[in-house]
Amino acid sequence: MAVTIKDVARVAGVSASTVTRALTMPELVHPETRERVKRVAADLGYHPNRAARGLITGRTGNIGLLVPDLANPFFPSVVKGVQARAHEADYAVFLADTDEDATAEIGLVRKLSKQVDGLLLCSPRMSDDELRTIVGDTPVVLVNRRLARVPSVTPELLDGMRQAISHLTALGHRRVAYVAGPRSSWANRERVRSLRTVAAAAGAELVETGNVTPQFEGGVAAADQVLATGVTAVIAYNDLVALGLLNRFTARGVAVPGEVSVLGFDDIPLSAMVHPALTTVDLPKEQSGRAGVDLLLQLLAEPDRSPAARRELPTQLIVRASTGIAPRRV
Amino acid sequence: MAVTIKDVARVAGVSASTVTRALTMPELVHPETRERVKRVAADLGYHPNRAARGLITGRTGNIGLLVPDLANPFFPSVVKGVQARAHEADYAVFLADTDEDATAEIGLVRKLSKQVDGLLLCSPRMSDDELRTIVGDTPVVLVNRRLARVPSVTPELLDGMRQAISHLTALGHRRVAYVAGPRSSWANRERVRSLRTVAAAAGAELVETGNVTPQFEGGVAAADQVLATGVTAVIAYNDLVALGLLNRFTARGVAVPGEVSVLGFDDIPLSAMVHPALTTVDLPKEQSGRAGVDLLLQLLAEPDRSPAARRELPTQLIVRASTGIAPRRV
DNA sequence: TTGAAAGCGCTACCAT
DNA sequence: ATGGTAGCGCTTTCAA
Repeated sequence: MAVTIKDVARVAGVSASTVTRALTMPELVHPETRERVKRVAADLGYHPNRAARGLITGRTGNIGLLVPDLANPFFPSVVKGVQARAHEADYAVFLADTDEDATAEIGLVRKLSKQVDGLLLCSPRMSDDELRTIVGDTPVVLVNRRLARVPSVTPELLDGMRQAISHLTALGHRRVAYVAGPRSSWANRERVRSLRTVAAAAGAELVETGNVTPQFEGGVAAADQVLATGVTAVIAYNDLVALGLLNRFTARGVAVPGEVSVLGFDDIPLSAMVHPALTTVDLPKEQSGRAGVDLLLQLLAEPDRSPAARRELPTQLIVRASTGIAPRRV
Repeated sequence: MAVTIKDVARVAGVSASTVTRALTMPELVHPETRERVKRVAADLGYHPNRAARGLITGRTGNIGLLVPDLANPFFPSVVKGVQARAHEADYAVFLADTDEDATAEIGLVRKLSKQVDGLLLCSPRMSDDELRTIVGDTPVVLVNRRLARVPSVTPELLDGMRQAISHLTALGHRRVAYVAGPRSSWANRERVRSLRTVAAAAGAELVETGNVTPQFEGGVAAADQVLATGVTAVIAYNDLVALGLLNRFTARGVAVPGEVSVLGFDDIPLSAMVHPALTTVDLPKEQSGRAGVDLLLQLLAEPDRSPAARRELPTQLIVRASTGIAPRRV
């Protein structure tokens, strides 16, 4: 059995209460006693049982993190950010991968919510209504999604999209396709919304193709439709989809960027590793994770603040040398 | 406050004990009572507090998972496998990313070990001795590492290496470089060991270059040394390193696979997405995660089985069309 | 400044 | 088949 507070108390010759105090409210105990207790605790390798503590304090010291798909490199980056910040604040992280399944999401939330102080929902796929029911039960912060009166961390998509379209139009592109991600994705809806606004303002014609799974395969699947539209440039829902497009274009002998330019979203690490490198819009990833934890801790500290905190993090177009983007051929 | 067992007991008109029994040992309670209790529990949305339960049963229903770096796509795949299997068995997963830091690893293990039934250490970087101290405290299963008397899941590296070398020698390569990963990595030491054995048997000359970080940057850094050795083929510690090599070779105008062939390890998803695609040795990833959980559950169920269970999972050379491997030029 | 006692939510044991 | 009681490890009164 692990060493408990009683063991420490006995060895240090004090009561359990004093051990607690020495460790969590040091100023309330005599310096001499305090040091002795701390030394004994260290010697014995005592670490308080957080579950037992949680039973009393109502705080578990854990947070839950849900992501749709760890296989999409975007999410591991966010997770790393969450981990880093959480551990700094001495929180441990429950992780669940929902496999892009809104139903699984809800089940996992229920299961996790009992053992955590709060939940970080990253790009949740469930509906607004479903989200609402959860928000009622447990402190929740959204990453990559917004909902009225719920704290959230989101990227400045409108600005990112503006940068993307400016870049393309500066290179002479006038007809641009957008390969959409999952219909249930807020990120996708926001991209579409921003894109329409920005394209209209820039006088570019926007061609929207159907929704695809936000993975490599989605891009592969959409490539031929994109070519059929005769556009000179295509914006993909994310980098994985962009890579899928690239792959299928190459397979069909369509030169990138010679005949068609491809622009991605996310700036996953891999986008700089391929050749040609991907031109893409960098979304904050680690940073979103960290900011999400910050908001959650803040929410836990002062539960009845209003309105809900909302952080928007900047985005940045990344233009790389020898990339999949070129001026429009005349 | 959440609904507790007392609430259910009161509403159902029974004692707390009966509620427990109705829910966890249904056969011990009268069918009528059982149904009533279950209905009330469902109506009230009662879910037992796992922390409180764990206090008594000594079981938390949680497992801890440590990985060195989520940014390496190999690990998210393992994590997905762990998640999937764990949730099937109604376990929740604590995840910690150690950033390739052996010291951080130990700290995180200590912190997590109190709130989990067992630990899955994936490619741990700490020393054998450090590992030993942990194994004494908590049930541990190793993934991608071996240690005497500790259950583990590992890939059949020797066989994978044999496939790799056979492939290269069949294509005429006689001098092959190996770009090593972290010195603290068991996976790296095993690769080296297998490689020496297999290369000797195949009559190939092996040129070992220094250790690099197991990331894209590591490959970039090693590329020039590799070229200086004059080998016609190079095996990288993993796919990320292989991509780094590829990138730097290309930058220096060295044709791949024209002048030098590159072979990776892992078969991360991305290796099929790039162009040229990566020829690589597939290591079981999701499967290792699942197997690791299986072993851990088994260990928890029968703590004093011996000798330690040990599973070796098959590896497979993946040869792709238009890949970074070619016959040796004469 | 310290200790004793109560109790968090739950389950195990001993009654009945 | 069911209830009462004790106790898991810890913190928080309350009293001294």
